[in-house]
Amino acid sequence: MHDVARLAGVSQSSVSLVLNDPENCGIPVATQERIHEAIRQVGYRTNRLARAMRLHRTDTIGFVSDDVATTPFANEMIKGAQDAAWEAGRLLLIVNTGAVDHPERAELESAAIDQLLERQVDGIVLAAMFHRVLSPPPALRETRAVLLDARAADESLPSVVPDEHGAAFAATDHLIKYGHRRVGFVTTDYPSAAPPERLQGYRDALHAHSIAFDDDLVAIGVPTTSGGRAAVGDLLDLDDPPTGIFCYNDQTAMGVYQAVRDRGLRIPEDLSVVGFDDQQLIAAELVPPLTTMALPHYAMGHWAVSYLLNDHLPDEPVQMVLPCPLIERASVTQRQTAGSR
Amino acid sequence: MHDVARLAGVSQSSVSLVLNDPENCGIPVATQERIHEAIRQVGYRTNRLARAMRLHRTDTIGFVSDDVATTPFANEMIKGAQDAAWEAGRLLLIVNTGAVDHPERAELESAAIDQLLERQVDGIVLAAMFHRVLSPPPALRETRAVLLDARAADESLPSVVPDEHGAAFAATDHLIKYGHRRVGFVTTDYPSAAPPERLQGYRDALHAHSIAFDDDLVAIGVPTTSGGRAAVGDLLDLDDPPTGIFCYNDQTAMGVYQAVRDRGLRIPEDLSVVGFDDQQLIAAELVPPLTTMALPHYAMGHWAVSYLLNDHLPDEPVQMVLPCPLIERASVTQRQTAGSR
DNA sequence: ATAGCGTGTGCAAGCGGTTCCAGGAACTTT
DNA sequence: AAAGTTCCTGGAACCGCTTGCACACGCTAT
Repeated sequence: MHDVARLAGVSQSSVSLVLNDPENCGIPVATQERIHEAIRQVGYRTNRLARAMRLHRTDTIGFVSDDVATTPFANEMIKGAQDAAWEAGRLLLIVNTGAVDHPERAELESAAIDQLLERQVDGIVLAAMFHRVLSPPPALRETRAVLLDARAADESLPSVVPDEHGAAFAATDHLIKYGHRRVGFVTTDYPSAAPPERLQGYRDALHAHSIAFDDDLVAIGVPTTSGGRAAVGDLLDLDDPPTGIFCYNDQTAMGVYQAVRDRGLRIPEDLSVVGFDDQQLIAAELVPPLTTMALPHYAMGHWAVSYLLNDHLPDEPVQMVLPCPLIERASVTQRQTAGSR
Repeated sequence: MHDVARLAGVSQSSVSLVLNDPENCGIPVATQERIHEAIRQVGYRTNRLARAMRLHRTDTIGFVSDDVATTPFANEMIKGAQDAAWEAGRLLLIVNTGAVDHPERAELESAAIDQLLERQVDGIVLAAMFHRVLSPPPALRETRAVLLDARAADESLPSVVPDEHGAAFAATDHLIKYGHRRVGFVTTDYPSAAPPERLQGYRDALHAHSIAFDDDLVAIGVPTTSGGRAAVGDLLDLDDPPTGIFCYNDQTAMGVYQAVRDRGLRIPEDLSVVGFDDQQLIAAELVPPLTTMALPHYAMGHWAVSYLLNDHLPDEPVQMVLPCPLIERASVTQRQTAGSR
């Protein structure tokens, strides 16, 4: 900066002034141009470290996530967060703490937060790859923080999560509106906030249409393709099998597709299917393409960072719930009545 | 730090010494303990900004990628890079510049690099989501840089890419070793470094087994499920159709599965299939599970950062090529001879 | 007793910016 | 012509840390 100043024949502080507030710094335009020319010649680039030190602001947001690798959702969340950051001139410092069930995850998470704090980030996003309820690490209190796809048990931190209940309600409702009265739910008991909330949404939709809840129509399995394939068998073998099935996720739905094919049945003619997650590689590419509920990962990531960047945070940490859009494709059709067969 | 010093009854510089080199700083153990106790009481945490400023080293690596969102590969690359960084006490500053075909991608990329440079990163990884040959943005020369899943046309920058040729050779060779003499290749003409290299690998494997290259056995399409499904039709309709097919990627292979099913054929009995990418959600879950070539995304990400962290960079920028392991599953079997039918 | 030595500690200069404040130059006003 | 403004510019403190250097201390050797 001194070099630039010397070359432009001004003081170093003038250069700084021009760079930060060209309008009101009261430096004549001619001088400003000289300064900019000098900057170009020297190839000067401001050192944000020094700037941050003076300003107590790094324009950098920390992003801690539990496991980036095993899920395609991470992309969307990171992208949403990164876009929001970029729009506001911020950058994302990302740390990955490893799988949820990693033995040292808690320590890793603390260490990651420490690292971010030492680097003076302006805020931290703590992201879970699967909707969870957790007790936030204490160090988070030392800065602004927001939970992404997770909630604090005591709601002491702002958070953003998908509307699991509403999505399950919408999916079930969608099937019912297509004439299905026997609607199955292939779900899981994995430790996440999602399964119970979705089950409730499913039940509430049934109730809204005055359909009695039937325990036999709920199958529990591992939330994978093979898990779904296995679990749906019980439903398909029922004397009075469902004509529509709502699946915990798209992989499960893919398993349902396989099971249906094995039995020589067709989708959607014999069975309508709704998935969950809208995983592009699966949902859009199955035959027939899968109708599914999209998780708002991008929107959640974006919201989380935008919230952190708010000048004035509300007193109460807001607990944001984002809707999951229904993506209609071709796996749901009108129930075939006995007469139409 | 002053507070800590005061509380421990020493000078601020002693605190710094203890923190940085407890062994050789020549401060008695008793004093060191007093200092650590004071640190704990004050809740002191070192400010890396100030440290970085003094040391001209931020312990932060920049990671610029073209499009994190649309590909599941990004995860693995980022995870590999982040793991390598974390092991060495570094953090990753990630910027996403948007899809390869984004109109303003070049500017975005430059802006991203500028941002990272202003933040004084110790090095930059420029990552492509699809293997590309590119001309690196000039600003990259201002720091250490390495190309990930991309090469500089003039090899002026170090790079790490997958061994496309070797992988295609191995895949084709694998099919031939299972008795297949008519081996098809469903590929694409998308602008990437991969298709031509893979085609060459395919041809070389044929040649190694003295099988003449047959243009009719190469089908070109969009590298998606529907694209593969469409493209493979030409091959299947041949008078002398292939008994084994090597696919450009797993999605293409999924399309092949669909086409085969449409024709009432079976995999692997009627057609052996090898994919590419080892996308977990697809390859492992198809019926039968898909034999495929795995792209070493994690390893590439890890290598890129490790290389940047080398104390002494070699004079010639190294052009690293990493092997793609063959993942054997159940989509390849011995060719059914006429006699065995 | 004085010089010489090793040891432990503190002073202070910078790293590269931002910004408050004072002061000089040019221009009005009386 | 002198005083008062306004406008622009530069000096300097500070952000929190690292580290070379010097100093003070207690000790041994002459």
